[in-house]
Amino acid sequence: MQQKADEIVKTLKSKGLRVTPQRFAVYANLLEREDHPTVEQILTNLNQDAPTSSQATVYAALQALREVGLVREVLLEEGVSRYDANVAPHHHFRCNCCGAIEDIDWNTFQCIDLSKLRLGLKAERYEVTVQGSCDRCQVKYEV
Amino acid sequence: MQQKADEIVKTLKSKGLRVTPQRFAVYANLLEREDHPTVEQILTNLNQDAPTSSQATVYAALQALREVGLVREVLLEEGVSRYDANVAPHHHFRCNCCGAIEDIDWNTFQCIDLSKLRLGLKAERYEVTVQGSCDRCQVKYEV
DNA sequence: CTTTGTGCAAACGATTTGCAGGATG
DNA sequence: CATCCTGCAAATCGTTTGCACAAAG
Repeated sequence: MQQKADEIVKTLKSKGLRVTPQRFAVYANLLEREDHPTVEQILTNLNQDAPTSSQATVYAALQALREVGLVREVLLEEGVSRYDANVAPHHHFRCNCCGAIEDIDWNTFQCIDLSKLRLGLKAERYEVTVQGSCDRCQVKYEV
Repeated sequence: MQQKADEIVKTLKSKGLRVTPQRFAVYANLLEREDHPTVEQILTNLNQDAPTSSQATVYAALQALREVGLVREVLLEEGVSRYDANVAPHHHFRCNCCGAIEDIDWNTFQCIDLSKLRLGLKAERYEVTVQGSCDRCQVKYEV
């Protein structure tokens, strides 16, 4: 645990970010969960025992983390942004029923051929978004 | 032109929607453009000569059109929703420089094998989002 | 004539911003 | 000790809502 904390500090410093308790907490929280939380969810999680960060600070921390490439914003839902500390390229699955978001391994889809794009467009990255229903929600339907 | 208008009226009626000038205008506008406009852009476009629709009405019209499946909401950008009258499945290209959005033909990417998804997830649809720079923005860089 | 849509303005919710004090390197 | 961060509250922006009036079928 301590080692992990040290690693986080090292990572933040290596990106030129000042290490504050709030920034640390936001990043650590994002690293240990994989559900692409919203700002509100992060905030609730961080302050559940004792108040540690204010809303504006979480926004600021996320922006800083995003600028140095440690965190990505994920747009899969109207109204709210979600955040992801998994910066490696990957795809997303979204449950249309409960809204849950899950990562899909990058290698799951192999055959996307960007050279087929219209001449003139220069692709830099891509991502597949799959929508459907997750285990839990399929069960719901069957009851 | 008249024929096109008749078709739009027929389409709206066939979906059980009352045909109002505002609804007609919103849908016709979406049909004739392919840039996935925001509400603000639609509004500006509709009211450029004379005021025809209010903001709340455009929102209401879009919601009605969405409910009957004539229009889709497109989420590719923070903060704003964009709308698309192309309901057939297709992919999207987004220019990271100017924000332009362009459709990519569904057949461009053939090999996505949804059976490779984790057991338990039931896929209903998917879509590929490509990011990069468009013709115009590449030129900009070269100058 | 009944139902539904429109337009205005107020309400809302997520995100941003200004600024005074506080912590970081 | 200079710089940058935090926290609060006010401000902003896209979107939604309540309601009186108007239009559609």
